[in-house]
Amino acid sequence: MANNEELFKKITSHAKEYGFIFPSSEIYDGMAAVYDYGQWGVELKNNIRNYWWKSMTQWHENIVGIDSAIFMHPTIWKASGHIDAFNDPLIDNKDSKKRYRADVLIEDHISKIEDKINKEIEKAAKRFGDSFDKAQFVATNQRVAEYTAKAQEIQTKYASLMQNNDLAGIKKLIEDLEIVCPVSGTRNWTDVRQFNLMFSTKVGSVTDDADTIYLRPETAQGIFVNYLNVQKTGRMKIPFGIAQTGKAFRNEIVARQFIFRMREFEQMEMQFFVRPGEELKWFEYWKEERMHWHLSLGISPDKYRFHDHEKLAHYANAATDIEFEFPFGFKELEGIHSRTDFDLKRHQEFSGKKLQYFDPELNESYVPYVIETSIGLDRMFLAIFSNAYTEESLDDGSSRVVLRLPRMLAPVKAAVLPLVKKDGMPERAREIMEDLKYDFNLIYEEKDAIGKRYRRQDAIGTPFCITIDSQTMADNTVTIRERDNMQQERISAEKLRSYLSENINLKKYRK
RNA sequence: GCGGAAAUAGCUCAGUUGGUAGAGCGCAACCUUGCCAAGGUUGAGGUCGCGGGUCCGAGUCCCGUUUUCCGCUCCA
Repeated sequence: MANNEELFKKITSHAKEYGFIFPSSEIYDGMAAVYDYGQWGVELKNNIRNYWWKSMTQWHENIVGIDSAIFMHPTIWKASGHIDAFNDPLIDNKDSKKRYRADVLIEDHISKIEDKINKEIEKAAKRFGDSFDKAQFVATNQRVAEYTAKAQEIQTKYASLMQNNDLAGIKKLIEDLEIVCPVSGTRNWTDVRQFNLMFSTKVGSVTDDADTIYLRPETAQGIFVNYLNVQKTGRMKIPFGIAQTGKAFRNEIVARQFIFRMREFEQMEMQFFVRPGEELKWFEYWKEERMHWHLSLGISPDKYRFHDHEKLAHYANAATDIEFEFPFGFKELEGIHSRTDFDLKRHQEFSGKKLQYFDPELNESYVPYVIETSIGLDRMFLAIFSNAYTEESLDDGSSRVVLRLPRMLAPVKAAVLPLVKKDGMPERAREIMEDLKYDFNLIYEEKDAIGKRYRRQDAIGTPFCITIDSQTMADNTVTIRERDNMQQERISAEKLRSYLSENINLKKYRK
């Protein structure tokens, strides 16, 4: 673990040193958990986004994209459930100064009661041995009945308090249940306060008239509210999908681990609309499809795993995460959720507009079910970047740091390097640049020894280095060096364009 | 949010019992060499994270604060 911490530190400092990611507002001491993408970071990020976008829209006839605004009608967040679900009631213990979610304290209390029930069952099981009938015991035992009733009573009361947003009532419930702080062991609690994970701001310049609106905490709702627009104008037939990338904002209590959890982040989401009853089939389809997309980038399959949700969100009837092994362990990279018809139904209810689809094959109208794939672009960046970071010892005893980025995603595709700064080599190199720069992102460098220039390109992950030497001047051939194996081959300068396209474009992706 | 640690040049760090900053690498220009970071010359860069306090004098001692890392907590 200590080694991984070291590695993660090296990765983050490499990201800063080589112009991939900078702390936000750094000259003003920075902003916690906010980061800016630098000159190479933005290229890599754009390339990841483009690859996702193409694989969704261009490679699927039945998926189209949109770009909805960050500002949206406030009622959308009531309909989506975010105003309720994104509100955590927090309470502090005055002695230990620890902060807890009030709902978690109460749930823990309930599960302690459930533990007692289980203990009774275990005891009885030991007593009766083989003849023990668990169902019958639970149904008839008086202690179990008491405990069950108690747990249910608390649950009901708590649910109703939450429903009414009765914070004082929740505090009283915690006091009545004699819940103590796990650290200090005391019952010296503060009032319960709401912590809203959505950022809000005001629209309208006159404060009195201004409406509170929220910065979107997910891009998905922009898709749902445009479902009808896209379906009608695009004459989309079910099943079909709508894709979107864009910024989302969550006021996390603790945002940490570099760009893994930020308050401002970018999502790449696709909502796939299907017939009711077929959602689980499509859920499986997208599970496989999305994992396939990840593996198409050539990263080892051991780095990925599915993590199925046992506790489902209020809107879902199936959910899984694709987890990636970051230097700090396996963590969620992408979520695939079967969201049922929850969102469209709620928007139908809150907006009063019918959000349905007439299915000519079934000759009936219905609210479509939805499969969502939702991936964090910044997390994907971190996955790709940390996986690519490699320190190598070479045969000659020296070492190098190389970013083994998938070639297609590399910020710079090739460096054009005159071997020496004389004999017309820089001029010839410039001509090659001019010829190729409209097709590929290239870099030109003539300073320092050639070996040093190669290493600099390795550090930002440039897959190819094209070197112009004295032989180029004689027969118009150049050497082309590959980043990972450092091997060179000599090809005609005229073949550079086709060489680069063949070796940089992704060909492995298959259905 | 709580607790611990850290903050000196772009990076890695040194800086003696307090006496107004150094090294290596890197960077820039020029010269030389020329296929895997190591030649030469010259040069740019720091009010020592920020704000107070003690002192004749603070990078160094004290307090506060910001940021980062670690642990806890949190993470539909």
